[in-house]
Amino acid sequence: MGRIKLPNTPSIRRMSTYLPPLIRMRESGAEFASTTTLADCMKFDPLIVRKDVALTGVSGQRGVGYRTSELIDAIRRYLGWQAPCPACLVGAGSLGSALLGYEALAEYGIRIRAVFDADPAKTGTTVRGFRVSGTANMADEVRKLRPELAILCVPSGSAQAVADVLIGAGVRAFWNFANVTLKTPDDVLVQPEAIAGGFALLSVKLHHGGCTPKPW
Amino acid sequence: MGRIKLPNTPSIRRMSTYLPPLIRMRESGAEFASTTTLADCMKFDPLIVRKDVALTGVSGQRGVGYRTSELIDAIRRYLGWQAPCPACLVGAGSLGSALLGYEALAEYGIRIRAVFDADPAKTGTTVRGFRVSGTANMADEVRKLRPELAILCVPSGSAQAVADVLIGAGVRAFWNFANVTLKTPDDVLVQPEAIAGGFALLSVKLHHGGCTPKPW
DNA sequence: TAGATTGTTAATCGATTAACAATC
DNA sequence: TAGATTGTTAATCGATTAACAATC
Repeated sequence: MGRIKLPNTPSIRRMSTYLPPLIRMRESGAEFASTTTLADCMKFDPLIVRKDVALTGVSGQRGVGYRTSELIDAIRRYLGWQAPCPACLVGAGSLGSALLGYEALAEYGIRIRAVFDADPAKTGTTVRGFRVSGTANMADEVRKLRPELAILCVPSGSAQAVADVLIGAGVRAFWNFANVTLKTPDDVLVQPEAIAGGFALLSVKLHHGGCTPKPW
Repeated sequence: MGRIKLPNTPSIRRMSTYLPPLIRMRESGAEFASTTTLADCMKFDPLIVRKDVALTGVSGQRGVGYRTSELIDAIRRYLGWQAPCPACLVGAGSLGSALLGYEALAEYGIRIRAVFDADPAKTGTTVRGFRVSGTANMADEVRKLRPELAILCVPSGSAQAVADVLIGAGVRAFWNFANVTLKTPDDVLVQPEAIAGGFALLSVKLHHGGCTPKPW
């Protein structure tokens, strides 16, 4: 097994999309998976899949492919998804609820340890099996739980205030679904999730025709 | 005003994120917006914003910036968001509901003309102000409405079947939130929306430290 | 052996970064 | 004029594509 090579934004994005088909392959009993078959079910160029897979450092068998389980593990390791990542989610509206119900979150290693919502009517209720807490003593609870990650599903208008509280309570990484750029100290990681971006790509393809930029 | 230059995947993704701050600037009465101030509130390198803005062909005033409204229009035109895009949404679960409630959809030009859901219990109900129809005669309704776009928020397991029906009914563009790669004819556009990709970037930054791939 | 696939190295292409002139 | 910013052209860097050897 070769050395893990380091990132490369488009590769990382693509890499995460290889897992669902690979897991399906393993479930259907395929011991080996080749980059050609994987490329085929992703509709990617096989070359690009081969290069991506090479980044993880996994080694395969020429003429056969990679052991499906080994490949899955290698990708998970590359993405840092092998160890559980304790997280909290703020904002139990429809987006928050959709994420909580998204079984794949667990596959990414995300373990939701607390769910908060500012709406007092929601406090104490259960969303997708998770108990919702109010935001009043969010800081204290977070200080106790020490989540590695906070998932922000709050309205854009309150995102900064919520982030400030969480940063004060020690959170150092955010997955931000609100449509604002957060002002944060340098040691805080923020991953903005702009769903509009995907639609923008589609829209450009639709309107300017001819040219076809790639999805990553 | 220069000529519109054509795409470039990372630019398109970033471009769509410039609109919210620009709209806020206009709302707060700023007649001009410069690429430096825009870069500032996006936390992007000013050079990258300048290059992106140049792609739209808009022209500014040296020493001052761009007329906020003109810049907004130029970006919308570049992304194909100036004309309304009639769309239907399939799958009124929590993710579908989140999208229907996302006011920004209208800003992107998306006009939801119909919402479908396979669950008979949902037929006839209203989600975020949209009446939900059953999927039984989806094909007929879609043939009448002729949407340019279908937004798929159905479970991965049913995505292909739903897409097949819609393609049969004439739909040629999909925004696919299901975690499967759709098999479609060559003249059909599919934009996969893999939210895992964003988390993968964050996760790699968290675990492999040091290196910091960019969000786009 | 023939076919398929991995693994590695080089070539090309495109995106980002840098430098600088022009002008409000 | 000085400061800020646009606009344009060149340099660098990184990602994708291509070519080919190695081997199951």
